[in-house]
Amino acid sequence: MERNNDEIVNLLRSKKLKVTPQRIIITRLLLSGGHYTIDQVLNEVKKVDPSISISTVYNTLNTLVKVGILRSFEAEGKTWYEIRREFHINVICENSRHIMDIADIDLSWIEEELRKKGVKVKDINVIVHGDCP
Amino acid sequence: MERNNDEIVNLLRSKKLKVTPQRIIITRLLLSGGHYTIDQVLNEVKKVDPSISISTVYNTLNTLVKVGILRSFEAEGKTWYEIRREFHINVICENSRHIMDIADIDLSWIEEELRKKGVKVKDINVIVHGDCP
DNA sequence: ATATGTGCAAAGGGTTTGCAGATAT
DNA sequence: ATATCTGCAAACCCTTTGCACATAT
Repeated sequence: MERNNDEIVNLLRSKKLKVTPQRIIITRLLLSGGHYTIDQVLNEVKKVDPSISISTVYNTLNTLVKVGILRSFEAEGKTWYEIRREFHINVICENSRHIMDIADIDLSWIEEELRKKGVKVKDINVIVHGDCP
Repeated sequence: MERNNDEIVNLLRSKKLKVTPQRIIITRLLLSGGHYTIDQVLNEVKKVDPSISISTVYNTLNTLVKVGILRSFEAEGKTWYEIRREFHINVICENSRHIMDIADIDLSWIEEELRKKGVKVKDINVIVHGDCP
């Protein structure tokens, strides 16, 4: 799922963000899918550019959340980042210490039910702790 | 919803925990309902016993989670504690900065669906960010 | 030209740990 | 009697902040 630069550059520009090498590297990683903590992002992006600092990773991820490209949730004492897409379930597998996506269970009706109660939903996090096969 | 001591003492004893004044105070507070951060618990219990320490609050809440009386979830950079009961939705109201319980939306089928996929569910957290009426 | 981003070091906030003295059983 | 709990201080993350320099527009 390797993205070309143009796609990422256009995405960043569409959010009125300056396009820096660091942002391209970080954004490409997150767009490839999965869930990442800051440390995991830092480790990965340092393989491409060892001089990237942890502040920049924090800044960039928080910026990408703010403009709506990413979403974040808290678990295991840390913040996790992933691409923003339809609501889905994140299963934290306590045996393997991984996070598993469950995208084929529809959650949109939760938003609907909450709207009926007068809640204007901004984000839904379903975080399950369990043992995975 | 004031509980008498016997009820709390029996609950703690049933989990093989030593019954201390601090544990009684903290457990009574949590059993009265609602969601609490450590700081909120500390503030409340200090009204009853000003010498209670923050370590004891941490120790007690984590112990109560471990034995299954409480459950915890992470949001807003903190850990929140509440009584363990049926799965429900916690709405974080960004306007009022409160947490609202939605208990009348059934979530048990999420557990069922995940079981079909081979996931042994231990806990389900549904955390919604939104604006409340 | 200038507004914005980067990287460093320091500070901040929440949580855990180690340990001596106290307490419940 | 002894295993456990409490409270204090220190240590330990994770995350944010302040600021000088660098860079994208």
